[in-house]
Amino acid sequence: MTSVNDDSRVGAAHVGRLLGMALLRIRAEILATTSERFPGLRVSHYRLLELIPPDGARITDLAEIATMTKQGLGQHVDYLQRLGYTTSERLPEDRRVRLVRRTPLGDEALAYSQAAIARVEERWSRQLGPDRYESFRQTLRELGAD
Amino acid sequence: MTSVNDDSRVGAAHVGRLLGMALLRIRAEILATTSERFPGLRVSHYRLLELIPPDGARITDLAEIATMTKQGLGQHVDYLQRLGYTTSERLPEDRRVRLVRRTPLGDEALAYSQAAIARVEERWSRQLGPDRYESFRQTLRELGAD
DNA sequence: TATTGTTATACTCTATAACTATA
DNA sequence: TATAGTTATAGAGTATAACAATA
Repeated sequence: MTSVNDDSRVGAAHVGRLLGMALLRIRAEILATTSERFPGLRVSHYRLLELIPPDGARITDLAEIATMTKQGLGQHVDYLQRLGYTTSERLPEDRRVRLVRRTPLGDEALAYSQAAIARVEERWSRQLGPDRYESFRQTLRELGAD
Repeated sequence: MTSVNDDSRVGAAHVGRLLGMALLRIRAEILATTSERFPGLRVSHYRLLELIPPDGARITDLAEIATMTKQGLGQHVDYLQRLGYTTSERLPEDRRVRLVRRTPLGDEALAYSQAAIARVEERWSRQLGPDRYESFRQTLRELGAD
């Protein structure tokens, strides 16, 4: 009775579980290589830092890009701003709007997380060979765009 | 300023985002095809139903298989039991142990979610062709086992 | 003493509803 | 009135700590 289902083996796992395991690895790699240098930043914050263009963006636009509510996104922005990773200012021509920008510290944190992702991509590319890895990425792109 | 980063395009998305998008599709497909028939069951519950072998399992073992704490897993088991998808009984030979089993309703719900996953797999297999799809699955297996 | 499972509590992520300030 | 953003609240998922019952 303490045995597990056959499906719990990696070989028989369904595609949802396989995708989930791969995703967990990336998240773990990001945190492992950033958490000491940028304590308090979590994966969700790196995702938001990635979405901010160099000249800044409005909360409403970021929320749409992130497919989140502006309330939820605003909470992350407040958090990042408190820690010094973003700044924001009201637009003079429309003072309802808050333009959010990364600080230099935010740029640095983003570069770190992108380097972590790049390391995973390089490891996977070495493991599979560049052709198979590029083919894997291409498949993911097609499945995401269907 | 309302433009988005280049990386927000699917084509340039990093592998973490690509994996996340594919995973969201599967989760949405499971819920879309089960929520009417099994209201109250969420994706996390289907995952747990999958892990229970036909002859039952202990909470501690399920927690290990699921890589969750036994507290967290026990909460899901309580929920499923309240809705009639699982039952449990203390073992006579060790009354600390609760043996968790799926009910016939739990079997039915599990079959439904597995059918939903199978439909995604078939759709993806048609979309990519069976060879490319099997190669994609094989790559995911290798990345999950590294 | 060690193990199984529970209770209490908290954190993360995200959502909905109601609101304020500005246009 | 409409829009940008905020405040308040809640639910989903999961974690840690302290505990009770049993071995």
